Amino acid sequence: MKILENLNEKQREAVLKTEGPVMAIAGAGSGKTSVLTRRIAHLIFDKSIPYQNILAITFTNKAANEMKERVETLTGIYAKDMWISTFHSMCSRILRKHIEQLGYKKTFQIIDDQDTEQLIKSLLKKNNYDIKMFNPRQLKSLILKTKANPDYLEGIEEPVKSVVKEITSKYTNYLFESNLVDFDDLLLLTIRLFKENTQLKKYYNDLFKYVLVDEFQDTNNVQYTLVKELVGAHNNLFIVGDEDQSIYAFRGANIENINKFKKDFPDYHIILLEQNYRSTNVILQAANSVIKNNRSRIEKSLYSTKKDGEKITYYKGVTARDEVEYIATTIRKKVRKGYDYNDFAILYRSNATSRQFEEVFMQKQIPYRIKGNTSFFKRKEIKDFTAYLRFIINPNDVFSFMRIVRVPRRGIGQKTIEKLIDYAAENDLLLDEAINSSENCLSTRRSNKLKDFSHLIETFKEDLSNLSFNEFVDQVLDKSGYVTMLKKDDKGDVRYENLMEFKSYLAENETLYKKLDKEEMLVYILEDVSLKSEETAEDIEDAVSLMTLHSAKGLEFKEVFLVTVEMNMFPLGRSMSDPREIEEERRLMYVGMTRAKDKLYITNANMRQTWGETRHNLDSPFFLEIPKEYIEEEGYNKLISRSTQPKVNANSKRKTFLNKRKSNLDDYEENDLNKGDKVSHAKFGDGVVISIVGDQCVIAFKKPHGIKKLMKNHPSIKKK
DNA sequence: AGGTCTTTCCTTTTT
DNA sequence: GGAAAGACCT
Repeated sequence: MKILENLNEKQREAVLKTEGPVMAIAGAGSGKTSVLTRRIAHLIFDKSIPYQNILAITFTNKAANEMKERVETLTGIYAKDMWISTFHSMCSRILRKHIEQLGYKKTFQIIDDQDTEQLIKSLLKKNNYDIKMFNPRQLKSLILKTKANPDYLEGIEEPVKSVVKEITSKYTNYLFESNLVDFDDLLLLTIRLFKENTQLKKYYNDLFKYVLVDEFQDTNNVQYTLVKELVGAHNNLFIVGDEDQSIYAFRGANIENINKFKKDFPDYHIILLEQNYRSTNVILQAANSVIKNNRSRIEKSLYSTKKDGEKITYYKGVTARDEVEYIATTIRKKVRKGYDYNDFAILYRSNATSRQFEEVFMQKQIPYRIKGNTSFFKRKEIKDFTAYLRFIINPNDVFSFMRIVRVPRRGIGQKTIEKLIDYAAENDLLLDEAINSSENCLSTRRSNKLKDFSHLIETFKEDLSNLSFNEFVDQVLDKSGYVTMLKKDDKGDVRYENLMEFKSYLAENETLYKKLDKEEMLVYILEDVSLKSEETAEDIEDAVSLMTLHSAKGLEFKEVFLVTVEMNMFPLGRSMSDPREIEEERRLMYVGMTRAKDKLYITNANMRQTWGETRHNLDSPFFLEIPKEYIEEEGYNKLISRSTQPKVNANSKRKTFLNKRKSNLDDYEENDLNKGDKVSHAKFGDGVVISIVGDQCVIAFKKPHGIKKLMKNHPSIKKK
């Protein structure tokens, strides 16, 4: 039978054990997606379960799409009809049907994180809070946590506590009044729906006879609650996870959920998938030796059936530019030897790194694709335009109104808007009502400007039902004056092109949803736009992939470049004072390394510009945790170790410095340092040794020094 | 109101 | 170094 073909014993077990709670611990590259998709196929074909009764939840759209595709090939069922989706789009799908029960309108719109922050900021200002004192970004995180769990408030200290309390309630009301939901609301409202309507809950419990959750280690508390609500009395819950790949703690992912699962589903069955099919032995061993430095983990023994393979190449560039050029040249060379550009991926810690690669690759004409970065749908012009669309659908969407009423400028300013909003609030009017009677609070001239704007939107509404999307978009852009505005903007050309791309995106969807009326159609499309932040970038067939480590999860490439592997970049500077964050960064390193099938490169640079300042970062402690036997060095480090005589001349200061370090080392007395030892340092004071690798050690000093990587035998370190 | 000059903050990571 | 918010001018 095709479904079980090429599976090992454990994988087979994970596919066949369909009844009751099952937890599969799936190490990197252990064929997790295969197991998930084949399990679905097995349920459908061998167990004759109608596909509607299966719910598969993933975290990212990418994962959902991949699963859909693979299930489609395996079963021949049109995956669009199946419940294979992210947490958020699943909830959105449920809410579109039932949200009216909670007092929202069916046409609710989803606002993204940026919008949330923006909104919180304006609420703070409006309530006369100094945003220097109450940082909107920090407040946002507190407010969202409080919204998800009101108990959270108790842990906050005054005076922040009362601000959070006040703004949380204002924020929630604002969203409700404007018929908006944020990402968390999608989950929270779904849970509320199930709690308030047991019949509905029962309906979904009966519908979803089999529930599968991918990347379980990344679930947060709300998601866990939702999963529990979704699983009915049948208890057919299958979770797949790997705590070594938990990289979303920053947004509330809670590894503890694995233990909660054990408690809540005591008769669970556990399956360990430890055989790695992806990487060479060298890569896997190296990755294991990094991840084993994490304390909070269950020991796993991943093994590879592949050969040892090539050593990991380490390249230290003289500058960041040099690092990038080395990679470009290496890829070039290999492509000439017959590799495809598709074989390569460049993984970085933060999005900002991509820019340098873009520059060099463009110049050297190396085709590349960037995942993420400023997602197409988050660009200013696209957000402006979607705000127009949202306001056309919902004339009481204050948030969208505020975004577009002055873009382009039309004689309505900040003060006018404030007066209007206040007037609406005082008299308990909806936005459109307030505009219609705005002569009561504003001069006739201003009031007329507002009414003109309102009429403009009215005409758009008519255009929407009468015209094709192609014509409609042109009308909106033209009559709103947006095109004229772009003509004066130096980036106007690019922005216009993006809008045209968005136009064809809409037109494509016009055929997809042709059963619906135009407004409904738009509601669905806008939902897609909010949830699937995917780049609609033209698919270049053969290109190098550039992406963050986070978005690389779940993917694999023949050859992987892990770049900027140096202190402050990876691990990020700010994470270094918290051991839990260090561990998360280390897991990120582990995820990155295990993306590579055949060959791994680790690169960094001796000197790089950050915020317009030149900085020298030391090697990342994670790199130092890889045993030397797995590494071969290239770049100037290699040259240094070869040169026997230190030469002093103008352009070899660096070499000299390193050589000096090396030679001085011989004179030092050996410090017998071990992990956990308390030490004192001549300059940094007291500290604790976090790890020792080779002749270097990582020590955590008291604030403000933080974590430093130092030569183990340096005379300024004294063991206590 | 709106344009221009100046200052500030910044970089995690995603739905 | 660069985007975005704020200050200042017309």
